Amino acid sequence: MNDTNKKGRPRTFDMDDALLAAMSIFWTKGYDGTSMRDLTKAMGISGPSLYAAFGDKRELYLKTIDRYADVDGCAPIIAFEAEEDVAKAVKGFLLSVIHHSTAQGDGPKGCFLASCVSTSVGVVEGVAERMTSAIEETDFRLAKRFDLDIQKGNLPKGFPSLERARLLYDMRQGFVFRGRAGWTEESLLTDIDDRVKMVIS
Amino acid sequence: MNDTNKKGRPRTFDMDDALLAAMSIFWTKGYDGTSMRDLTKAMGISGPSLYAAFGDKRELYLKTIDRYADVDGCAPIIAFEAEEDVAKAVKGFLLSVIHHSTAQGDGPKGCFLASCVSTSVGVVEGVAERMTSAIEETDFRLAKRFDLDIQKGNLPKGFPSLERARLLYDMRQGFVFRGRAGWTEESLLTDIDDRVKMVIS
DNA sequence: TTGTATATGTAACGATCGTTATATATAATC
DNA sequence: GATTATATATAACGATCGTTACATATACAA
Repeated sequence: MNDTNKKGRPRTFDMDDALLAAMSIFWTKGYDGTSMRDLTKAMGISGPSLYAAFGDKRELYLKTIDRYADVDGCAPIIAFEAEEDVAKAVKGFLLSVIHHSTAQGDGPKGCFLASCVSTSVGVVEGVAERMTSAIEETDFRLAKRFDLDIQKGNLPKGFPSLERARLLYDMRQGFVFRGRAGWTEESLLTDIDDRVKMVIS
Repeated sequence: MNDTNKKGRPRTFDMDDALLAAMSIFWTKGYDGTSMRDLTKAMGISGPSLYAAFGDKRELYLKTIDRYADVDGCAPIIAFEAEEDVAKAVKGFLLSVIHHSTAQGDGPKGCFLASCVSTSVGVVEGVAERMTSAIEETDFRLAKRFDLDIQKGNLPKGFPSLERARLLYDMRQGFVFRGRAGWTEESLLTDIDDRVKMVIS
């Protein structure tokens, strides 16, 4: 079943591109704040095409969440895993979080999951379960890197990986929160060296 | 100028009660998610009465924020200041946060400021400035209690009050986030003893 | 060429959104 | 009682919401 060999008029847009465009809009405006006109405009398609390809607004929203979960992850996590030294990795994670929480103009602010939780849990059916597991997976993913450093001897044997992973992720929510509320990047950077120490000691 | 001595038909509802009712709705449903019908229903008044007393939806929203700022504060902060022992105070703060972030039924979840930041900054003009200052004031308020304990000798001389106040508040955002996402109260309680140590040592 | 199947664009649907005329009810003031 | 001022209730406003008929365009299969 190749997509190129199916009957009917072929699609004139790329579904994944459209999905990413929709994600960006939901990310910045939230679920309620995003209108179908916002979506069709950003995705470059008309209403009926959207409905034929993705279903209604809610289904499209859930698909952007699933798409996000399938992705490699957001910039901070990638930065966290790319850096060799643990301390620098934690710091890099926080720096990336702070930058993306305060950066102006280029793309949506903060964390997509944070946006989903705050604007759609309890409003859109099907989001809550996805969020619980998505956050848990992120915890595990961060903890996994700590475990690896325990094996390498960079962290002590009894280091509570999962607990510190949760702490790191919670710190992130604090920065995202303050960033959205108007804090500048500089003002958020003042404490991070101490934060790093808390996470890895 | 006594309210009882003014001309015209007197108001049949209490303005502050109505304001608190509106706050509760905004708190749970967010700004966009709250309709005027939701508001008039919860406040027990008709549309025109609402407009005459509070202005439009946006003005009403800003008034609920100002009302919240004028209040003594939310339950966690009160718990934090009421407890004598510092360690117990921090723990009490976090326990209260976790409880209010996961409690079902009785009133809105989480933190009103968190709801405002995530649902209305960038959407409702006038919110951003209020949020920045409101959060800063909360930081200062938490730090003040630490300063007091430094004077009493319960905390070391060089204790970084403001920094730890920010940390405590950021931990709160993490718990609020997880609570909204579906975490249970029990699951959030696992790490808090270590969290307390981080804040006060 | 003739069907069949899918995608597209236009245009409009009913519902709900925030908001407001309009008319009526209730108080203080003259 | 008459006047004036404010609050209330009903009802409706235009705008926008998410959604969908409908007709048309474009591909494959026969």
